Amino acid sequence: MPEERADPRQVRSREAMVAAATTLLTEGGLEAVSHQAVAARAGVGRATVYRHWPDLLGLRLAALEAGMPPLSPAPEDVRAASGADPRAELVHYLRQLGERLDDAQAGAVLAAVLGGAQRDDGMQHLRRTLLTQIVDSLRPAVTAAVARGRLRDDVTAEAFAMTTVGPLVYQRFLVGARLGHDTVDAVVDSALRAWAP
Amino acid sequence: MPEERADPRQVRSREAMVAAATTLLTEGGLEAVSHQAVAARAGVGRATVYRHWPDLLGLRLAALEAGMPPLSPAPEDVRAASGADPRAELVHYLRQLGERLDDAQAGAVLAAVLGGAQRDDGMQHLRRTLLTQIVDSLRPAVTAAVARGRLRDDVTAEAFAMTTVGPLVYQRFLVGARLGHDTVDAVVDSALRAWAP
DNA sequence: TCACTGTGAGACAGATTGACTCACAAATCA
DNA sequence: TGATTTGTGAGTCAATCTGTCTCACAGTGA
Repeated sequence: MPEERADPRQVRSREAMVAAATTLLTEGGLEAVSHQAVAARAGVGRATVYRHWPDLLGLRLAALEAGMPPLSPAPEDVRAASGADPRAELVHYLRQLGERLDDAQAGAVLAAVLGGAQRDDGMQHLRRTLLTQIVDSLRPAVTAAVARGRLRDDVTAEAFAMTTVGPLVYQRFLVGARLGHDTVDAVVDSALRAWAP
Repeated sequence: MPEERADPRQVRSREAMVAAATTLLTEGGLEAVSHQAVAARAGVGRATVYRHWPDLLGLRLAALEAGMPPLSPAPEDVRAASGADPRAELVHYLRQLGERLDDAQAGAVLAAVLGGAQRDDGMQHLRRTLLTQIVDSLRPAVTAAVARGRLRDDVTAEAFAMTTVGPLVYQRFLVGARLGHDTVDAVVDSALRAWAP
């Protein structure tokens, strides 16, 4: 990767614009993110926003990406204990995901992706990235659970994600409920029963 | 309900507008549904669209509602056999729901609801309607399955919907996969295992 | 036949969009 | 330090979209 020297002014205004864009996204959904609104909110000239993101989609994708940082890995002790108790690591990731879905900003991102990813190429890519992120977070724990005999040995991380993340998304975006730890734990246990050897 | 006499001209243009609106929704998502676009597509004056739906939300809700008719009940023989084999009725409804989600028009409706139901009151209501529709379709079959001893007796239609509809929505809108009968059947079986007595 | 009413076409102001200038100040480099 | 480069903010402009209004007309029901 070639060393890109960035003008501090560029960096400064870009950061202000991205922050403004994610705020707008959280407050009013994807439609609220426009060059004009971002410029006003970031205290920046309208032309500057156009200079950084000539097309609206790019601007919105920047807001979406900034609003959904990757999940953090489980703490060392949980991962270490994973051989003895694979459930704990699964619960860790899915509770974290649950909190994310409950969070207004990340919730708005996922809602936008769910709603808009069929027609748009950039959105498609973001959807794929998000999905990979989630499934890969779960993969080690699923593998450990299979090795430990808690899950059937033909269970993939993809299948397990479907039976856990699916219900969480349903509960959050269709039922409109908040995702407490009890809900998440129940979903994990239900999935463990469904895929028990 | 008082007998409303409707001017045939009203009925005609209303039908044309609703049809145009759902087409636009399918083709370009909720954002593509505007008074102007509907007027042009329906071959109708712009003022006419405003006359029927003074605000944009109402117009879009009309498009959404028209694009998502209720699920049809299981055929008589499936329902009759439900005592002996509750799984068949569950499969019937969820296959139907799967086909709906695969369908571009209904898929666009659900995607819009998933993506936009947090901020908007009208959307909230539509989301609730949709949810009730889905859960109530499943309820008799779930009750039958509980009675027949195929499901734990504390399983509600709501909980069962979460573990079946959730994965289908996930598979369709996050993974981006089409929902074949095999996928749906696998989801049903997985849910039956998860909630087995 | 005749009054009524929903309609299509168009005019209109206001807002938004995207492209374009231009002076200025911050950043870079000698 | 001082000269030059370059990103920026403010503004202009045409094109488009939105929401409201008027008006002639034709389909409707009596």
